Amino acid sequence: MTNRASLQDIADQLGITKMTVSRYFRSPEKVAPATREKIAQAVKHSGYIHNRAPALMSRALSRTIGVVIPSLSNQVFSALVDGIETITNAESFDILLAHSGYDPKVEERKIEMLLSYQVDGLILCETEHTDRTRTMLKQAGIPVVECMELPEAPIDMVVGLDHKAAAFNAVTRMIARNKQHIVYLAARLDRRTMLRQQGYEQAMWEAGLTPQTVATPFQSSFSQGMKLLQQALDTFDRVDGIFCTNDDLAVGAMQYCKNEGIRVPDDLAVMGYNGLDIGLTMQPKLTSVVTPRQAIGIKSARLLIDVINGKVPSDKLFDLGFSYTEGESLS
Amino acid sequence: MTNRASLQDIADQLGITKMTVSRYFRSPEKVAPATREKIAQAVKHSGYIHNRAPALMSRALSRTIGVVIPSLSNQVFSALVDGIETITNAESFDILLAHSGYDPKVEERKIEMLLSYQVDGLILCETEHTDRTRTMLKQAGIPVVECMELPEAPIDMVVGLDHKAAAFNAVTRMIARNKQHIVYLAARLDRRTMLRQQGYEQAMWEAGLTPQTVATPFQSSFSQGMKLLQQALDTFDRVDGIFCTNDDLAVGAMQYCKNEGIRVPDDLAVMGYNGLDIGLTMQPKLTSVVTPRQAIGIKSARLLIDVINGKVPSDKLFDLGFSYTEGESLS
DNA sequence: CAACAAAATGTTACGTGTAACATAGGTGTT
DNA sequence: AACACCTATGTTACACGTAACATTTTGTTG
Repeated sequence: MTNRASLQDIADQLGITKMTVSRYFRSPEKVAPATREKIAQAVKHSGYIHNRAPALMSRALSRTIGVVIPSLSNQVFSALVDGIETITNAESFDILLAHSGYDPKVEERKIEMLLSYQVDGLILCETEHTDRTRTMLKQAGIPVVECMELPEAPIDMVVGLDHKAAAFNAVTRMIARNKQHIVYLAARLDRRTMLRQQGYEQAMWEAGLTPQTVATPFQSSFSQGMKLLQQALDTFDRVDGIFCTNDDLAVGAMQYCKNEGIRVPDDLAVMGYNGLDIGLTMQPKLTSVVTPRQAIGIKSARLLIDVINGKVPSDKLFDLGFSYTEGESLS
Repeated sequence: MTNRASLQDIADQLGITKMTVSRYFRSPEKVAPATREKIAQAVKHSGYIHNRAPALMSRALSRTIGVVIPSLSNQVFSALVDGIETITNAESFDILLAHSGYDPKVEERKIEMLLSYQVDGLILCETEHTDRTRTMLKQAGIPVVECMELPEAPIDMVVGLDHKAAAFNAVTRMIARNKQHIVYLAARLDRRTMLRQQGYEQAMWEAGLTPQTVATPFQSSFSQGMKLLQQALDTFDRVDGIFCTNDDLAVGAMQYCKNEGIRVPDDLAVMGYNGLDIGLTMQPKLTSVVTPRQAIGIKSARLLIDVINGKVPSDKLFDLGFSYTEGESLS
């Protein structure tokens, strides 16, 4: 800001050119050991901080990728970012992080910001985008991975899983345990929640059962889970199972059961979604659909960086599937 | 990357200079309405994306602040960032986000990256820093706010609360409810955990009671809360209260009580820390120390931006205090 | 309409790391 | 000794938005 040391300052001090100092940072083996030592001293003394602005101006790679996650308080996305960083650290890429609060308009603003910093690629966690977002990304001409989900109109590459299929499988599993009056508990009605509802409904219809849903537009939370279960029990008769759109709701619902003396799974089977740790601390342990979020992060970053490095990917869409926690809340 | 549109491209297309186009973005009122309209068309058509690299090279402000949070899955920090963004949005500043995983070495790396992007200021959530971090920040010459806590050796400005005082107050409150054998449950032994322990111990000593702690170096979780309470009951006699270093432990402990038929608060009083949503879903509701994290975010950003804009702050340290959730787990 | 003010646009220079190419000095081989 | 080759360092040019200053155009007033 005031007058931060530049490469030129260090070079002047040593009577060499800034090019040699630049080389010292980028490829030290090309600098003579004696010079290297002198530069090391001067750098240490001046407290030089790398300035990437000039490099961003050239058309060279910035070796930085942008990541937009919907929420900063969700283990799903923190695991995703962990996965991403496994790869970026190994490849010495930096990541710039932004969060959208599940709002496409905010996502647009954040993407615009990241593009203004000349990121080499983007990882997005949502599949709904504004028109302007799509236009900008096309203009930007950088590789993009949409992750977590399999969008209908992919921007570029995709790494995720089929939430409808996962929900279908999960509900089918509940039905196989002789549950007949399964209610779907949903919050924050975003696309993934809707996809799971579709899978739920399909499984119910195919088994000759009637889907019954309670939903709230509010964000998921433990207390929402309690409220929604209460509402389900008030609204529908003979409820013997709930399929929750995520583990927050499921844990809240199980809490409610504990408070009200409802036995899980005998009176009520509970299926969660995401496979968070908290489910496993419940008694009984929560059965939950596990999404391979860390693997999604790893695959997304791997794919993105490969494409940035000029490789042609074998495929543009990767479905990483799902599994289950070994819970006891089902039967 | 390939050949993104530049201001020059738009200017050429319209037979004007890029300066006018630049003005169109920065201060449209200085451009004639007719020209404005023409530029708007051209910009829309070309899909121009702002490139901030050249501006970063001048010594002008980048209007961007860096934020380093320890974790991406903790409501405490998401609320903090929400608070920060209230202000940055209003002031049209951007934020670049990074996370350190509670590791000072990682924090150092992330700060270095943020500085390389010429951020105008930094908000940090930790108070333990490597030597190199401190040196870099001094060199960088930008304002820094450390938040959440009141550090012993502040880098620059501080917005937080006194965790020792809060713990002291909380434990005193428990003692006032006639609890005598209160155990402190601690996990991930970071500085804030230690400060709370000090407050706890002081409150106990001052009441003529003996502090008793069970702790684990592992990260907090519900299951850790269960284990720690079990350990406390095994180790100490006549335990009638627990003060938990955070709500995760407290909820886990309450879970354990429910499983074991221990009545809260009659047999055991429980005090949490942070005031998260989940505590309010318990029965009885968890009493917890509420940290004003959103207010801390707002104040931190306000302060930082004021200083960036050249104002001289009235003070360099702001203690925003604490309060309690209206729980019933105490008596 | 002259004269000046205000608005709109143009001109110039700047910041700084690095790719690409150039050069100087040294080493080794025949 | 002549040549190829390598190593270490230097030179030059470039990326592009914007502050500061300059110029042109338009508007206004006595």
